[in-house]
Amino acid sequence: MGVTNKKSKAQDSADGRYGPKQMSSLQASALSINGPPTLDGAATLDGAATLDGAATLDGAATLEKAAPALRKALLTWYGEQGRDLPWRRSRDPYAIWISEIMLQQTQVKTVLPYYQRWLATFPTVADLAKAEQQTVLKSWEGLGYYARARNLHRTAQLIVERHGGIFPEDFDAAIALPGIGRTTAGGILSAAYNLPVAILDGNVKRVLARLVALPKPPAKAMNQLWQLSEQILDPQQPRDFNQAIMDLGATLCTRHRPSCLLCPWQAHCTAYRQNLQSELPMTESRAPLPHKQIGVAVIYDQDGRILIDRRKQEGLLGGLWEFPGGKIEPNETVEDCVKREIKEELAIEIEVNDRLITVNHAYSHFKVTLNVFNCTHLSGEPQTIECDEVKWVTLDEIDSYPFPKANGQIIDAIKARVQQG
DNA sequence: TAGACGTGGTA
DNA sequence: TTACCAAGTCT
Repeated sequence: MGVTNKKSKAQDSADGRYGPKQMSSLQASALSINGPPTLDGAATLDGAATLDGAATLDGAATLEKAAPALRKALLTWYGEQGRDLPWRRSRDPYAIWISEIMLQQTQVKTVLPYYQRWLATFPTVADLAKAEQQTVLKSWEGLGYYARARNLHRTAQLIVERHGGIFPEDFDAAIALPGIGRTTAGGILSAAYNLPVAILDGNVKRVLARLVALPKPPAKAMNQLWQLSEQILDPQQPRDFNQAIMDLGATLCTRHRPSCLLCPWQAHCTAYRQNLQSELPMTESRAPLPHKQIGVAVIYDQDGRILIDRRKQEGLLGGLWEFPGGKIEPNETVEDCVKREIKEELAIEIEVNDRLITVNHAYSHFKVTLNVFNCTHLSGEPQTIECDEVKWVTLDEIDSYPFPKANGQIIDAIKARVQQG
């Protein structure tokens, strides 16, 4: 029963220090004391030139000198204000690894219920390793970035095969595992084994960018930021330090309205000293997201079953199920698109009937409109031309298959329609 | 090295 | 409503 947390003695004593975080509402209004931004155009890369002289804490020597005070202030603050998070109550490398993967580009609040359910479903590495991928993806359904789930599954098998079922303590071995990069490796090794390995997640980037008033977007200064993170890390308490600096970024040194008056690093922060905390870190402007129009078919057979297909492993939503369809070509009606795509991808003939629903959805790098039509199967056995698998399923069975978020609205619409008769 | 890769929250 | 952001990794 690996579900329950096995607490070490060190853990028990440490837990008492983590009080629930209380954010004061005073901080927000206090910030308005700071005058208007002095840095025109600082939010864009082109304004970099106006930041001359901002990098006060530039040299490694300066940081080296300030490091002991910074560490002490941060760890004291963490002891009083650190968040009480379930994975921090564990020293089980497996549980910590799961949390680190789930937390990639995902907020704590979103992860919490998934984390609890996951450990109940897959209590140990061995349980995860021997599970079916479909079960793994179903547990991940809704969290996004599904390569994380596929990599988690594969890595569990590698840990069983190559590491005796125990997450490796060696950095090079850890980073060689699928889905584990430099930051995640550092997060796991420091949290699980208290090893002095630096991290550089979104929180740390923002905190450090402000601490030194980094005159460029973090993406353009990764080497420098990694160097800073390594230099500032407390070699005596790497576990608490890494957790503490992330908490600082997540609760005080936030993107908007940072709570500088409560910050343990206020006295050392170059951005605060120059009143640039609202302008930093710098960001690069992006091009607007492309928008795709998609034709989607909900195909019924004579028995009222519905045709679904499993997407290929690689790429967007890999391994998940979906309703077949494809991109609408220029000068093509949605109905023509649906009929054409189904013939091309599944080699069957269908009749396109009425529109079921229209779903708008935004992915990280493009937007889609799903134009969903009810269809009737006319002839042909579905072939797996553009997918890994096809299946006729009943409405009761459909809930056991992992679907992307945007498909959830389609399933709801099908159910609503069936109930109406 | 920059783009692919999800979803929910927020201003 | 739109745009940006949040405990990144892979190619």
